[in-house]
Amino acid sequence: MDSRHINDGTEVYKSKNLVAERRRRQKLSDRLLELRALVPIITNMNKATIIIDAISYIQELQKCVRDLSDEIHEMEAICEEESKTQSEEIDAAEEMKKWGIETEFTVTHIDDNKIWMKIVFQKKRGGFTKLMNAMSVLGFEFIDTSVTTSKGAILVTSCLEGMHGRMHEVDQLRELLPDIIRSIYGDTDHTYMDPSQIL
Amino acid sequence: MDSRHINDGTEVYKSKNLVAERRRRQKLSDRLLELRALVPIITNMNKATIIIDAISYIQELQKCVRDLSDEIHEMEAICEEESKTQSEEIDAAEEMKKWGIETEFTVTHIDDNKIWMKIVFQKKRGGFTKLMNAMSVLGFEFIDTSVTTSKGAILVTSCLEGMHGRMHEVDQLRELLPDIIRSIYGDTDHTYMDPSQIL
DNA sequence: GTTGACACGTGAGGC
DNA sequence: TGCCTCACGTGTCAA
Repeated sequence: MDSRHINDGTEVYKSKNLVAERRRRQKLSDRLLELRALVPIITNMNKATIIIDAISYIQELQKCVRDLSDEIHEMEAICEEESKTQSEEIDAAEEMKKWGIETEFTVTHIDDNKIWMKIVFQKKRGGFTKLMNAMSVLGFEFIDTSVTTSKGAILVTSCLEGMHGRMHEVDQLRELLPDIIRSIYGDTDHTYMDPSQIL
Repeated sequence: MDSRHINDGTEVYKSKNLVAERRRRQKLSDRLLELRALVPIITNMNKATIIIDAISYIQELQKCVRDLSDEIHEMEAICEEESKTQSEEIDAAEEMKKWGIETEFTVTHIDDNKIWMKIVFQKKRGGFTKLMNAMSVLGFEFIDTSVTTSKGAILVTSCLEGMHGRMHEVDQLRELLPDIIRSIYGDTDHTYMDPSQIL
């Protein structure tokens, strides 16, 4: 108790801005608490320490933003190739359309264990390999194959030999070829499955 | 001048804590200035305003980090396919090694305007297309081609017909084939260049 | 007993 | 003038 207290308990202050100053102090303390609430790692509850922690946190965030930004730029550079591949495919599709080339295929018997096949489909990287893989799984072996790419399309004429006595399944091959060709453009990397699991 | 001043000008303070308190206050002010230096947008120089600005800046940074993080995850999902392709190539290389298959090629004449060629190289998506493209630019046309993929390798046996009277350049083809095969695994997407620009 | 941190009331100065 | 911000010295409490 000091001199500002009068006998009746009423408090007397020299300055009228006392309450205002109180409010100001409390406001600043509240802001500091808000700041502390945002910072995850707190070493101390000190006012100064809160600010220090906030500073190091901001620096950490800034570094994080820089790193992530760099990483994104790096990834963009890496994904550039893929976009090239995509634009390549778009170009192929447009060129095929321009020249009026349609996806098509023909399958005919040559003799009991050989068939002749012609396929025209849109050029795509790895497309021929996928086709070979699918045919191989279906039980056919490429004997003579001619491959030509032109105007965004791939033309495959091939003489196939059936294995496992599957040569009577040429009609099934005709039904499956659209799926095989479609699977070439699928986004998944799965190899073509054994037909026994499809049929 | 208040009561703490004595006639001789010496200052007398009740508390020894005074200098320590001065240091503490200055330290806090310094930290606040540091904080202000880190925050790009400053609305006011007020102590409270500095903290408010820092708060909103931290929130902005946090949001930025979240957004960048999301973007990276999105990109990672997109680039997943490419990593699959890469692992596919690694698998192919390992399998070739496991089976002791070496990259090799043979080129021989058949007659005046036909050559026979055998190439074994590591399986890669689009590799055969690149090979075809390179051979086409070099002035050769695929007549009969057999392609087989097995144990991570691609075996291409092919009968080629020379165009533009280039059939006397078979020796040059032998010299160029290593470069062609190497260009299949290059990271660039350029089509194989005309040999007149190489030789 | 000493040290550090804090809130308080107060006067100075700016707009 | 009044309002707002600041730095100051001080008392107090805890480690």
